[in-house]
Amino acid sequence: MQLRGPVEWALHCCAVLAGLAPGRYLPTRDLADFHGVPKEYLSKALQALSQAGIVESTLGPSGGYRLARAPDRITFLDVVEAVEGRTPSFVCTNIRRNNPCLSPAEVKSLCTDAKPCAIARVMWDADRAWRDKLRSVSLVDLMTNLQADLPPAVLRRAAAWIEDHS
Amino acid sequence: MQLRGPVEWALHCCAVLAGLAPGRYLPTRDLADFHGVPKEYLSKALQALSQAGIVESTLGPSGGYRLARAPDRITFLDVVEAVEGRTPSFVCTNIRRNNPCLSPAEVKSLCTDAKPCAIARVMWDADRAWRDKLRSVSLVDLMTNLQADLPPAVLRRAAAWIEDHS
DNA sequence: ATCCTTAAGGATATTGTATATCCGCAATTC
DNA sequence: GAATTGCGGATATACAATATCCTTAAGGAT
Repeated sequence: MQLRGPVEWALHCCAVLAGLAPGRYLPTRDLADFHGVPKEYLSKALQALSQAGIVESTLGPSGGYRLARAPDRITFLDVVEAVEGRTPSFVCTNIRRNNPCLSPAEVKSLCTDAKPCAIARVMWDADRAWRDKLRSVSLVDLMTNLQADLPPAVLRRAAAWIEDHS
Repeated sequence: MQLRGPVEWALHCCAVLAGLAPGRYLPTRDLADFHGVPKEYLSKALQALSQAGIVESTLGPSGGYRLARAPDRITFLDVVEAVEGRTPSFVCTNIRRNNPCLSPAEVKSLCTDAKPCAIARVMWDADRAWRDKLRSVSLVDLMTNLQADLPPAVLRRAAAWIEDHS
């Protein structure tokens, strides 16, 4: 069970975009440079964010991406699900149906979607706990943590870099 | 982010082994038949459980697998980690080090393992919530749920099947 | 003793997914 | 009109998941 690179990149990109001046856009090229990741591939993740309505884009020179809504209304879960998809981490293949102790009629009546497999229920509960945790943290929380972690000089330089490229 | 087939199989196998009479073993072939999964591949998952000390095996005729300890001391997390590994779902590749605003000296002092990336901290918190949930459910809890889900006749038949093959 | 059965583990083939790049298109700015 | 940019499709490559096979060692039955 593993989250892929693009998820990490998307989260970092959102952190940068959260520091963008209103009305400005930051293009893929600069987001890729800032994080040292391949531009073409990062573009796929940004497109996913765009389709999910987390960021919005504009074309042409001085175009690029910006957040589509206020950072306190964008959660980690929003970003993760946009890039990674919404399919749960555990997929029940209903192998209980192969149980040789069940007649076809019993399979049909007992192994329904209304009464999911007991194992799947536990796994889905855990999946929900994971998503709940991700939903409880917004980009504002992230910014607060970053400002506590980094020296003011670094924060100023980063803000200036973003200003220069937007 | 996706758990693979063998994890599901391992959990179902543990549920079956939890219903095994003391001193008996159930071989891979029968576990594979019971669940309708490929025997050779399932064997890999069972070997992982064995290496993790969750099940123990014996050779020869009437050999096979049984639980290595009481079902109330085996959690979903034990099984999942045995088969899936213990690497966290989010791997931080430290792309913050590529930040063009940081001097090499700042990278060295700020991007240390002692102070993990703010994004990784959130993702790891969520990972912990997921594992905590899985740790909170034991095989006994699973058996209880199964007994509530299934008609007594089916439970009797399954117990007889296991008895026959152990 | 010998033979059958079983788990363990290594080797390998096959499939599928993740990673990465490239190109053409349409929209926007200047 | 020319340059820039996001978007989506097509495609190539690398790696992991899936699945099978084979050898070895050990336990049980005769």
